[in-house]
Order: sequence, then C-alpha cells, then structure tokens
Amino acid sequence: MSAEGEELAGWARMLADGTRATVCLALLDGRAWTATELAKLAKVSRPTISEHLNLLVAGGLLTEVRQGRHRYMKLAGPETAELIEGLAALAPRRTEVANSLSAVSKRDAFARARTCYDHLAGRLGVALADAMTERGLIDWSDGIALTPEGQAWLEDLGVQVEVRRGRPAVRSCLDVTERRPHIAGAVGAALCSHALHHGWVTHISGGRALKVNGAVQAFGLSSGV
Amino acid sequence: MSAEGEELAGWARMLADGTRATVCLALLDGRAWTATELAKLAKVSRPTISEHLNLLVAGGLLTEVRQGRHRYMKLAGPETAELIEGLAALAPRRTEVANSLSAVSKRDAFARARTCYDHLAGRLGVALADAMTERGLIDWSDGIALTPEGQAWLEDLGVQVEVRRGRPAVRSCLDVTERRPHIAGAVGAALCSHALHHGWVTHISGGRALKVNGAVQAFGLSSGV
DNA sequence: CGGACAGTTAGGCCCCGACCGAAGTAACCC
DNA sequence: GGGTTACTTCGGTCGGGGCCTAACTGTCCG
Repeated sequence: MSAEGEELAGWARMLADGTRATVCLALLDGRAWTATELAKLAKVSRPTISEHLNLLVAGGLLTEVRQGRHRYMKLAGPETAELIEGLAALAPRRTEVANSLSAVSKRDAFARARTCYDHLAGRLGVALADAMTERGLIDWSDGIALTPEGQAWLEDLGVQVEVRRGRPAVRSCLDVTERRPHIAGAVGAALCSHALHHGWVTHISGGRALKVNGAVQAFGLSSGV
Repeated sequence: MSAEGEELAGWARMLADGTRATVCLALLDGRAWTATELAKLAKVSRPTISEHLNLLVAGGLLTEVRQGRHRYMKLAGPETAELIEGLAALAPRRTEVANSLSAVSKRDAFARARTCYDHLAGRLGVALADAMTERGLIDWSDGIALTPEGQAWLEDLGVQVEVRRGRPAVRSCLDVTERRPHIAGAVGAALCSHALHHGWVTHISGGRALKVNGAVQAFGLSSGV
C-alpha cells in the first residue's frame, strides 16, 4: 500500500469507529462537552471514552480544555466541523425510517433550522445564503467573498464580525439536510450569534435544532423556510 | 453510540484501511484496473485484494465489469471520485518530504497539470476554472451553472458535451494540490477529453500527470500555469 | 487436450483495538 | 479531614479483520 493511501486511511480511521463518530457528530453543536457526558451519550464506560478522546485529540480533530477535574472537549476548529458535516452529508444514508410522531417532528425541526458548529444551517441557513447571493452581498466568482454591499449590510444590521487571523471571513459549508451550501466562517458565526442574541432564533431543548422566531423577517427572507 | 454515528463510521471504515485507500486513490485516474494490477500496486496477494474489492463494491464505492477471466474495477461514478479527491484534499498531510530529484520533478508535474477522474486538475484545471468564471462562462450564484455565453464558447471550441441523465453538466471539485475548485461534471469531462484528443495535453508515463502542450494558448489562459 | 493465466474459496494465523472492572489520582465541598 | 465526583491508568478479555498459502474454478490459447 502507498504512503498516501496509508495517510488517507489513518485519517479515515478516526471516524471509522461508531463511538468516535458519535462523539464528533455530537460536538457539531459547537459546545464543549465533558468526557462523562460523551460517555453517557455514546453508551460506553468512562475509561473507554477517555481513550477515544485521547485518540481524537492526537489526531487533531478535537481540542481539550482542562478545568479543575473536568475535561471539556471541542472540535478543533471550524474547518474540522465543516469537514465532518460535509462527510456526513456525502455518506449515503440508507437507514432513517424512524416514524414515531416525536421523531418526525424532531427531524422536521432539525431540517428547518439548526446550528452547524457556530453558524446557521438547515433550510434557514441555505435560504439566508441564497438571499445574500441574490442581493449581491456575496461574490462567488473566486471562491467566495463578501462584497462591499455585503459589508454595508452587516453594518446596517449591527452585526459585529469578529476578525481572527487565519479564519476566512466567509466560507461555504455543505448543508447535511439540504445538500446545498450555507454560510460559515467568521461572518456565518457572527450572523448566528447575532440572531441568537436578538431572539430571532432560539435553541429547542438543548439540541442543535432552532425555533425560528423573527429570523425570516429580520433577515428579509422569502417565506419558504 | 448513535445510529447516525454508526452509519458515518461504517462508511468511513471503507477508507480506513491502507490497502483500500490505496486502491481508491489509484482509481482516481478514471481508468479501469484489473484485480491483479491493484494487488501488485498495493503489495498484497491476489486473494487479499479480491476480498477488499468485494467490500468496496458492496459499499458502493466501486463497480466492476467482468470480461472473460478479467475483473475490471472502476470508481462507481463521478460523485464517488470527487468525494475521495475531496477527502484526500482535506486530510491534513504531515509526511511528504521525499526530496530526490526524480520525486520532486514528478510532484511538480503532478501539481502543474493532471487528470482527476475524467476532468482536468492541478494548476491548469484551477486556472481554467478561474478564466471561465472571469469571462462569465460560469455562474456561481446558485450552486454552479454554465451561462449561455459558456454554452456558446464550448460550441465555438467544438467541444461535444455528452449529456447523461443524472449527471450535472458542470460541478465544482476541490483540487488536492491547489485546495481551490476546478471544473468537473459532464463539461469538465468533455473539456478534458477534447484537450487530450487535440494533443493540448498528453499523459506522462502512464500516470495521472499531464504534459501541457498547447492547452494554455488553446484555452486562452494567462501564463501562470 | 493441456498448460498458462486470472481470480476465488477455504482455512488458519495473528495482531489490533474496543471494551470493561478495579484501583489510582486529583479536584471540589462540607 | 473525609466523602464525593471526574477522570486516568492498568491489566486483561474478546472479536474482528487483514493477511497468507494452498487448492480450486474458470477462461484463453496453441
């Protein structure tokens, strides 16, 4: 087997275990989880989860912050989050029949609006990206970039974009449910936190799903979300 | 572990083995390889490769055509190819120090121009995508699409685009070396075969790397390839 | 037909890695 | 201090899977 092959395989192995994949998927909500929470979620013992977390940190997918007796785990960064989200979108889904009433409504809420790491996703996220494109706020001609109009629009809304070295202002991220791009990067994060802060969207029961309050109007989207 | 986690993991497991990863990477050249060729490449016995190929076919990544005593293996389709190419681009590369003269020149040729499954990649592929965008031949506003001008340009060049149900005319594909998109899809394939047919590019020593003859002029690209 | 070649099946080896319980360390709190 | 909680380390079990050799099926060709 070739060196490149071994490299690709080594990376894929990180996600080739159900427990690790579950952990990564859970961390897509952008929050920091403790080891015990993850153990409970993945239904394995604490020693076992500890080992997996060590692996994922060594593999560069996760970072940890130790505070007292707690070990808080997060995805290493937006790129990692987008990579995992992208992979989950690409992997063909065969199962998914769950048809209980609560499961269906959960799934619907998830597809309508949710967070993807630190930005908006689901139909809401994609609609926002579409609207911004249509109004010339985003320029896709060379990769993806914010236009001067886009800059002005953000200022008008009062959105504070936190500029950080090494993080692109705007990035596209493949949406898991819509299979079309939504807006990530610093701007995506700023829009999401702005919307949360103003109550335009609110988290439903601690998961990634969002309740859409005034976001459609506030962002001036057409109705179909 | 969750159902989704198990699903993602099951898929990742396909590429989590060095031998299988090597096979998939090799098949990125878009050609059909026989089982024995792949066994030799991956440095395993024929029974071993046979088992791996069965797995990959069952997993939907590869398809096979049996002719007489030969078993020809191909990637299942352009989507699969783009998925693997994308993954390889995203996976962080740590190694890669090989500095012998021949290795360096090989790598340079590969980065300059190559095929990616059935379309053009490397600096040439990315430059072509850039030029087409700049001239308004491609519209990125809603995903990616060919403009009427783009249609006309292809006709002027005499490029025959083979329309096939289910395959988008134009798709973007993340370039492994450039980390920026190049043109895939039916149009990408047509441009590549057109260029090969007219000798604008030619394959170097049986690999994926291409020698650039008249392609820069023929496509009207600026010099920097 | 008989030999060469492509690929598969069968059987067995062996290692890796996922998992657990028990014991150890370290922080927090009364 | 002593009890509780969070996490890690250690030692060990167990199953899966990647690999091989040897023997078999099937195809091509002289």
